[in-house]
Amino acid sequence: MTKILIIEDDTSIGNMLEKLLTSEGYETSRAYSGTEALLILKYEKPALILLDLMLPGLSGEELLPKIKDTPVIVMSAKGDSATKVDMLLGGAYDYITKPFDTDELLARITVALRKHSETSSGIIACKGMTLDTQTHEVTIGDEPIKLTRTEFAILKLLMQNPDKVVAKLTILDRISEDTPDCTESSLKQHISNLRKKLKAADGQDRIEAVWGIGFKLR
Amino acid sequence: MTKILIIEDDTSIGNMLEKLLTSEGYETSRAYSGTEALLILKYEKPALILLDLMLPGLSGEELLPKIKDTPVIVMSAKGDSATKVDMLLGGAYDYITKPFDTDELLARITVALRKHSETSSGIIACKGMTLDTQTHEVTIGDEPIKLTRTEFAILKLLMQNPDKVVAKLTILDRISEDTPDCTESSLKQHISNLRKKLKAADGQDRIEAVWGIGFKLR
DNA sequence: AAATGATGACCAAAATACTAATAATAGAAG
DNA sequence: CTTCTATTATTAGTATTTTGGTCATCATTT
Repeated sequence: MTKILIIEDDTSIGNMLEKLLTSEGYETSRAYSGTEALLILKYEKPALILLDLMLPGLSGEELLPKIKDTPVIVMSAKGDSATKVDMLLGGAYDYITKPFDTDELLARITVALRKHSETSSGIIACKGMTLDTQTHEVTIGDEPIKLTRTEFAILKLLMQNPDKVVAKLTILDRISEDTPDCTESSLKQHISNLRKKLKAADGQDRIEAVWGIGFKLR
Repeated sequence: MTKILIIEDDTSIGNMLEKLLTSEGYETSRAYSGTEALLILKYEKPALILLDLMLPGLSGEELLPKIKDTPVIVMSAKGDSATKVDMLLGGAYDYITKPFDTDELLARITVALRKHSETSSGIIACKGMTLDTQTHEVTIGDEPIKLTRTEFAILKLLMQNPDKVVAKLTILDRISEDTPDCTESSLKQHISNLRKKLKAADGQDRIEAVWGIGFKLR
């Protein structure tokens, strides 16, 4: 699910935003100060940030340059063009003046997320492996590995949930786009083949079977 | 020099914009109606478009969907959110309400150009080949190569994503402007022809098929 | 007439699904 | 605690389907 970080010290506005965004199907996080936002960003990777400028601790102006690789929409009551220009040239994706129309905000959020997903890489890395959803390349250590479409889809799912058990039915459901009529028995084969290829690369068996449930990456 | 197309029927506003932009070092073109804009876009490839909504001939709302691969900043006196939302979700890069502050406009232009130039430029060079999107010329080594329209579109797409797999469906979608009814089976014919021409130039097979996904340049 | 694009037939290669045989595991019974 | 059984997991081998590449042909455009 797409997560949006709301950096806003005014509780009522923040609550309104949170309600709006969750009703639109986004997941939300909250930060009430600039310093808190920095802390959150260390552990969470939101897809988008809504940033209020007047913040306790660290102001939005100071916070913006510290945010990398995440599109930021600045929301502020400051309508003066000097601030707008500073923020836009300083790396903000967009600037919207309070009070704003909720539909417009949602539209700008949609656009920002779309543009960003076009350019940003879809690389998942864990357990010494990397998987690039764009180029369909997988490396283990530094060895490139060749996977079939189905194997790729399965490994992607496992790497998206490291150390979590992924149910067989979940796997079947998620890869149904790539491999429409994969049954539970043929899934076994794919798992088996995938195991072989991963094992061939560095000798480790990385896919753990959880009896009666599904599989897990370790 | 960076060229900006101003689509605006109000001469005084247009003149003001032209003056502003040229003083900032941009090159400008003018269109006074939607239909004129379409005509101009056939022969010129501006880096950015400033689009007024209320136009004679073809309105800005009708024009927007016809513009591809060029960022559009909509300028309008219509401040209502419905229009804004439509334009933004309809592919506009940004929306700015008249009367606007010139500094803010310049800032938004800078941002739009910066974001866009990250993804596209006139000449693409990789793997010892060059491809000029303006003149439709392709060289391999220093040999010029003759490509058909479709082959050019395909190679362009591949060169924009070097070492990345480009899905067959993506290719079909992207070249649909040049070649509207290209199917998956005729695509492989084009790939085959393209391969031949590239191979004839330096003996290398540069297009790699990625099974079940698409093609990749190497 | 020449160039370009689309299409169907064909074969080869790859991926996937199926079947059967074997090994591993959990739970129950003794 | 051991043994047994039913269930599930793994592996191997085979059959089927899908996909890729090429050729020949036809329609369309220039």
